[in-house]
Amino acid sequence: MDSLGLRERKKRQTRQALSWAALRLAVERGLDNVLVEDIAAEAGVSTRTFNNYFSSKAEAISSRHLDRMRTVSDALRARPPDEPLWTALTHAALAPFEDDHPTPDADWQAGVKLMLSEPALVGEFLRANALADRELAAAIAERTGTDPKHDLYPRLVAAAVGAATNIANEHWLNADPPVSLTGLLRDALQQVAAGLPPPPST
Amino acid sequence: MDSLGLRERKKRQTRQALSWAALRLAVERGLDNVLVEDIAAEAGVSTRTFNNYFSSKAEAISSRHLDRMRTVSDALRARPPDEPLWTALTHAALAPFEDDHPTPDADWQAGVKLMLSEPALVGEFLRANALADRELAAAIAERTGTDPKHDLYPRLVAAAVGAATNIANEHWLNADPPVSLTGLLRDALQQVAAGLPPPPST
DNA sequence: AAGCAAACTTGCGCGACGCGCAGGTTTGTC
DNA sequence: GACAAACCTGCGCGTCGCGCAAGTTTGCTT
Repeated sequence: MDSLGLRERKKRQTRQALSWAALRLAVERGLDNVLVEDIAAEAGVSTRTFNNYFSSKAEAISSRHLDRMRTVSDALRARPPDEPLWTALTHAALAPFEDDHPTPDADWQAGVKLMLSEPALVGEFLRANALADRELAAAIAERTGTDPKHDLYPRLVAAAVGAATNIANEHWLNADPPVSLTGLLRDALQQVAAGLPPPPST
Repeated sequence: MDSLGLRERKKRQTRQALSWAALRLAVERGLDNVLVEDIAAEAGVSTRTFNNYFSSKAEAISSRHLDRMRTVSDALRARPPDEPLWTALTHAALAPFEDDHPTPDADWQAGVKLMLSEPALVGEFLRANALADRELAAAIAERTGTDPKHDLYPRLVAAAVGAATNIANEHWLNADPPVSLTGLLRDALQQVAAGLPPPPST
């Protein structure tokens, strides 16, 4: 019944342990006070093995964020095919923020906050988002019968959804009287789908 | 008549020389065959001084791209204030591709191609784009009388324009029968301003 | 015109990193 | 049960980023 052999399972396990340890340690002590050695020790492997999985601390940390962002593409594919695209996209975009995830939202958000504040992590954070955007574009292409190789359309839509997600999220992190994250995201997507007419209806 | 003193001019000059050397050497020998030492030598300064200007090879290379991308914000501010926003944005977005730049377009494009292909550079490339997006958002906020701190709107628009630019550019780089870059960009912006309705009119 | 303070450059040196290599160990298969 | 492939690990080298403490240049003042 195992979809994967012992080998693959152990690999995933080690990878998770490493990225998890990297995130946890960086959040609680600050990135500069965490050595690769510490992360490897936390996961019970050698430093050399760490570098077999990740080529930098930053990549290890962003790995968890990437996993989360990937859920959007999967969620989109899971929506009924006759549903209007932007309705499906809105539901899919909310997927990372629903709380049926192995990693608690609080820890994930702490990670995002960390990556936005530490300059050394920003690049990797953006890389993860760019990768997730590409995968989302593929899912959108499937659904709309377009081809990312020849049409700008799927990539534009994916980028728009990705940007809306990040902007809503960042706005939420900085909101002084707290606001609803999902509300912000819905609003952002609605503006995008309306062609971003100036000025905002506010 | 100098808007800047000797000091500042020399600094800019050194900075340009360094980023230029970094780009040129990386393009012609491949990133891995370029040492910080080589770049510094090319610019006639010490390796230590290189690190006073840039904290990595990648940042030095992306610096030129960032300069180009900044022109969009300036171009937007230069448009007549009564012009419709998306018209002004379209003109502004085309600014980096007009050929009245100190750096020839061919070299700039070679740099972009390099940054997209070398994994170690992608992060810095995206960082530059993100920074340019933020500045563009500020310019959009001014023009529309909105506030990036409270409204999602300016950031969404800036992100959409940035994404359209990158996607059009990347598409253009990979197009087998060559197509018009400005045509692609206009098309992309038009789709965005139309709310990205599915499927594309093609 | 001269001299002083601030800013910039530079050499030195250290801790950390990324990765190739070679050998030992575990996993999957026949 | 044994063989091959995949994986983990210790070692070591070249590079990197940066703090520090001179030395040098720039710009302002009087």
